[in-house]
Amino acid sequence: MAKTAMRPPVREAIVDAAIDALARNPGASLSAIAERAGVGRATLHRHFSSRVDLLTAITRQCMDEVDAVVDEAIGDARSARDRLSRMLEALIPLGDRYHFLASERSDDTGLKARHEASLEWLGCLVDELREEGAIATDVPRSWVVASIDAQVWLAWSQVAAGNLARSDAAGLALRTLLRGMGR
Amino acid sequence: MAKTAMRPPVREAIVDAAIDALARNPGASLSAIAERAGVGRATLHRHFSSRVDLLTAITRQCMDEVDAVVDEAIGDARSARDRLSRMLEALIPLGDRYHFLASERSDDTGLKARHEASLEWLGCLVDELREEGAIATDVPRSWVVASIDAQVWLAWSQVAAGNLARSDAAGLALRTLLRGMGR
DNA sequence: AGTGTACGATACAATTATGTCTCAATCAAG
DNA sequence: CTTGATTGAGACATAATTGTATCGTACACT
Repeated sequence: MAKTAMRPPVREAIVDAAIDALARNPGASLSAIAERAGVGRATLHRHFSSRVDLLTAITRQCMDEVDAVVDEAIGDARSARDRLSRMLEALIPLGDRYHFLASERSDDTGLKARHEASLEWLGCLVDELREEGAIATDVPRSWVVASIDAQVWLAWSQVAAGNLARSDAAGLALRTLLRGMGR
Repeated sequence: MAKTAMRPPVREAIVDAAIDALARNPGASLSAIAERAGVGRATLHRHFSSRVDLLTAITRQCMDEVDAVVDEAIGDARSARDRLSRMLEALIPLGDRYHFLASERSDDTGLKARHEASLEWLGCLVDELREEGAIATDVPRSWVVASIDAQVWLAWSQVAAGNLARSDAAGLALRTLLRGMGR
């Protein structure tokens, strides 16, 4: 098997545990994260030299996952409305990671720039939605962008809380957005 | 002047600084809070014996303010739709404090119960909105409640970021809610 | 069996946050 | 002016977090 594809499952466990723990408590200690991952604290330090190293690594990975999933989802969408729909469908299951990106403002300039670029991309999608007549022109662009962010997290948390079927989540979010801010 | 009404402005400054600092960073140190309040760390400890004491005091005060503002705002509203509208109008300026309540889950059982009661009250408002036909019946109650919460924070943060005029915020939030989840 | 890698456990030092205390300065009221 | 209360600055002890190093063990691969 290819060695490059052979990433230790420990690293993944730590990342998952960290996202989970930090979502509940942004100040979660490394001990708590390691324990949740079922791993010794020393092992955590073997994979991530410091706390900021862990944070930036997670942020980068979440960005990678989100970008990949969204790119793949909207590949063959014709309209902007279609892109929004597919994006929501693909993004909501990653709600916890998406939310992590929003709540974690890293000091790393590269990551900050990348996050800005993502928001700008979303803004462009909103512009296209307006041109299609799917979003009213008297609703501020930043309001729509922030609303989409909020809906992704909202839908995910409702699914996670058991208040909503996973299959209904994206449709509900899409409806709330398009009808709420449509013209 | 009445001594009971004569609360030291220092306490208020600390509370404001703490809400502000904790909104940016939930793990903000007491030193940082005291500095932001323009007060020595010892003085902070004179007013709030410990960190949890500060947190619970702030939580309680925010609840008091929110309850008072909402109660006063919806006093003479006839319809549930009217109550929602006035509630948003009154609540959005308190967005930072409202958000503090949502993000801070105190261990104090009394405060937890009070928060639960507030959410339940909001749920009842949603029920009435449905009876009036303002909200579709196929949208889960918890989704509507969470959306209202999200809209308050969203509107406040957009105003705070300068992306939205304060006078437009409540209307936009109301529109997004009623059209987004209306029938 | 031998080897090397990754791991858990533990100890350790450095840093930081927290809570308590003291002392001198300031300020308002009498 | 005197008095009392409040404050800021700082010392101090304690606890928690963090990063590093060490040691013995388990496991996979040869």
